[in-house]
Amino acid sequence: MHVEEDKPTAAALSRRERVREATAQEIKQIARRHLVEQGPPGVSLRAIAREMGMTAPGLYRYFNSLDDLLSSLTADFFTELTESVQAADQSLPEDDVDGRILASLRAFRTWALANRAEFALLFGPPGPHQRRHEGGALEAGQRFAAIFFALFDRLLQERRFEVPGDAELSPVLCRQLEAFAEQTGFTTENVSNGAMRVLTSCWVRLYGLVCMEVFQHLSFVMADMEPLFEAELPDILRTVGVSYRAP
Amino acid sequence: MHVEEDKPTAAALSRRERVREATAQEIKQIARRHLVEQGPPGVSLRAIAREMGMTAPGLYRYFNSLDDLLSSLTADFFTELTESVQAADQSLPEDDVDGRILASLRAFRTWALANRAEFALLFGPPGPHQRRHEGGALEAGQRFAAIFFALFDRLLQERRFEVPGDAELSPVLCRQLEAFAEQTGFTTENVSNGAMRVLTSCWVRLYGLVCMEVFQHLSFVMADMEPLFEAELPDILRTVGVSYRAP
DNA sequence: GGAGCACGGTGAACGCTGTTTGCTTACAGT
DNA sequence: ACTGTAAGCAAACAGCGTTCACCGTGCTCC
Repeated sequence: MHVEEDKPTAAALSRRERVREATAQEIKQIARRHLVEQGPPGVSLRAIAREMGMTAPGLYRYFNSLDDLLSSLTADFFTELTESVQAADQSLPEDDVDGRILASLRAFRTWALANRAEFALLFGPPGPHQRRHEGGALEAGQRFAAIFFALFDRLLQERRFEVPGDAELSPVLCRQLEAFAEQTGFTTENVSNGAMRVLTSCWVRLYGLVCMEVFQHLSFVMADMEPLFEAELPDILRTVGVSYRAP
Repeated sequence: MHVEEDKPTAAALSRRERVREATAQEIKQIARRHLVEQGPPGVSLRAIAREMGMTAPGLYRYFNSLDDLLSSLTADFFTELTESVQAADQSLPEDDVDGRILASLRAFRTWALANRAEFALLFGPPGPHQRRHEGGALEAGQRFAAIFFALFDRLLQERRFEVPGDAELSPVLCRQLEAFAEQTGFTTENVSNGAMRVLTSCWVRLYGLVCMEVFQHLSFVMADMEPLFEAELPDILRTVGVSYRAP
């Protein structure tokens, strides 16, 4: 047996930091399992510690509180969702914008359905851990939004659809849209109020569709929501000049 | 002092039943206050009992469990929301269908914003009390849906918009829509699959719009969502042949 | 190589939670 | 007036998040 030398992987991390990171990951992994198995209130520090052969106070060396753990999880979920959508996006050739958008939207729904509890944490009502936009969760959320911004920007450049002029928009709405564009880094030169209006409209429809399915509000009345989703897609995409293709 | 005789009010209820009902109402009222002040996890039997000058086990004479209490609350909220929307509906003359629909949709949003926590309970993710469709909550939810069904039915009779034929719908979607219509009491004669398709589309958009606002998912990027709501309304209503009017 | 220190982890404790069980008390109906 | 029923309570069990004092190991620095 030879003594293991410092591996180039995890370059600047000492051994101590590595094992620390490992247990932190184990905590989050177990927490996630409890989350999907028993819902958000089912995540308990004591249960996690028990399963790890530890005691609850020990976990406080890794997270400042239970809310802190959940915040960290939401950040992870955002990046996981982002990667999932991005993978779908990049699975198609660069110039197939229509296909990439379609794949991205479907990937969003697919991830949400495969990870209901996680989705609820990300897009559900702001629970008592309302400070969900903390500890990287906000940045992760912004990176997620950036995907759709990029795709939408491409559509804008290609002039795929008719952008409503400011005259068609109420002044109050314009102010809100300007704030929106400013907050998201868009300059008023790059993108018009009308463009932001169309983007939000699309996003709201997609969000409502997926939320309704994940939260199962039509479940007693409609078993399979996929046909509805696929039927709504062309309607949504048409407003941004994207052509629909069957899955 | 004369002995109080049986009052005609609360006809068939004995005195005992009346006071019982009163305390049950008091419990729910306090629970609701805790709900709006501290969110769903902030509702605790012990805290409620404490505030009432009781002990926690006493509450079990009125509700079988905490979940039971919450279920009962959701039922109440559904009927309250229903009454709120119905009041808006009936505040306009019978034949002003457009105005009534517009008022109903706005009332839905208004109630949701004025009762965020309650709305989250009704339309948010199914928590561990996933059996929210119990104890009258289901019926109350159906009564709520019935309002929109009635309004929509009127639009259908007036042939306000072009109903897509089955040929334009995928077969799988048709099956789901048929199940939908059947579950909701519509007969296939009264309403076509295309009609159900349009209805669900509208509902999903409204739902997404209000959910996004109540759950504050654009709050960091858009302070006031009302202009967006008012901007989306005409787009939604146009698909069912209803004309928009400014509020 | 030995001293010191930071870190990971433990046990006990506080105060909170839902829920069950047995008991007492007060009221309603006959 | 008597009796049965229902309301409410005290105690207890099990679990929770969180804090505190403490201990041992492993790393670092001299």
